[in-house]
Amino acid sequence: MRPENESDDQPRSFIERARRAQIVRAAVETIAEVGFAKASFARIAARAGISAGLISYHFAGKDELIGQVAADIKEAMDRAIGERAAGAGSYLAALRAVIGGFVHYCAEHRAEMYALREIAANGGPVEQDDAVGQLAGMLRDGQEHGEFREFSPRLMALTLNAALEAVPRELYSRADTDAAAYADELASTFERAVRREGLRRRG
Amino acid sequence: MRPENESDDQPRSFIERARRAQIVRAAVETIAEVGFAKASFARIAARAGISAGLISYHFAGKDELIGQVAADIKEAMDRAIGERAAGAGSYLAALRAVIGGFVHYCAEHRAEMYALREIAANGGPVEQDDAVGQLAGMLRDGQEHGEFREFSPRLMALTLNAALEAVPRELYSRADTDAAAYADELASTFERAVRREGLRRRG
DNA sequence: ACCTGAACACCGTTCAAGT
DNA sequence: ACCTGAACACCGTTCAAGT
Repeated sequence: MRPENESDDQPRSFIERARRAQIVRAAVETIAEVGFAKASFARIAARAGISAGLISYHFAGKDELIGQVAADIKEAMDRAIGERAAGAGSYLAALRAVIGGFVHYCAEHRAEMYALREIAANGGPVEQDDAVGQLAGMLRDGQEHGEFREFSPRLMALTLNAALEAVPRELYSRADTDAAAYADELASTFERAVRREGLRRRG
Repeated sequence: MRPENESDDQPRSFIERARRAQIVRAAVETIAEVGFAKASFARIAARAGISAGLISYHFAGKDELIGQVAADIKEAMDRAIGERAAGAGSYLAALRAVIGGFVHYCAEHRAEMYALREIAANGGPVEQDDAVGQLAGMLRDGQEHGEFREFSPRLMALTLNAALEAVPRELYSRADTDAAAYADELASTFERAVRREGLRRRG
């Protein structure tokens, strides 16, 4: 009744990949325009110029479609932030690069991040554990290299991730919020939280 | 067609208040039991032993009902945490009391906090600005009394609030998470983020 | 294989009708 | 004033039928 490909039987056909990409694109635009609550299959299909039933044919359910939308947006964001953090000369600099990169990416990609937040704020399957795990790994490495004090990497990563997730809402709801200042405040907050004491003082 | 009382015309009648309370109670239990997505008016009404239409009669819409559910839960939580923080002898102690109080309240009121998180995670109108504003006020007071360093009280409050909101999920999804340790880690993290430097060292 | 459009079971809300 | 139950417009999903 519906193609359950990818990690199943055959790879997806060309037309299937094209349709899925088209539907995902229409979904992003629809969510960004009318919000998650009103982004029904009927609206998404109308925007894409297809029948609503076709979405169910290509996706196992609404969860899979929304999950794909979220995954696409996050993949682009992770790549952009990763590039910024790649050249950091220390774990402290890497932490600052991740925080600053995230805030600036939010400021520069409002539609996507707004859609992502709409999804996360409406029970979408955003699976934050990847992000938390990556942050925890970076923090643990920084500890082992002696840059960071002792703390639970997982709980600190969880706290940092939560702080980052709060950024888009504040950035978009308050027009006067200065992205650079927000990034500096956040970076300073977590620098103080993770660094060893008495090393040096700045800011 | 429906009573639009409270801050409108007459006060609510006794029977109206009783019905509203009964419906809110049934909604909390239903959300905690089957999750937000499946907590329909039909299910809530069935649990309360009334018709679904009666909910629409007493509440302007689903948003008002869910908002009332969230408000009731948060009011009880705020009172409990406020009691713990009332006796603090310093702003740093008050900060620690709020963080510790929140974590322990989460650990001790799983059903309510689970329902609240379900609501917040599904686009419910949880209005976090009250909490953020209160935290910001406390932080600002601590700055004016010279206990805290200079930072943006609003952005720090936003960051702290986000960190607190991440607590229930972690606490409930990982059975081995130690609430007391989580509270200590969080308190230590934010203590380091807000305090002046070089005053003293602990932990 | 790919797609449509009607049918289905559900949802929140409205409303005539009862008391 | 308070409440029911049918009707309504919507939703995501299914499925027979077309190509």
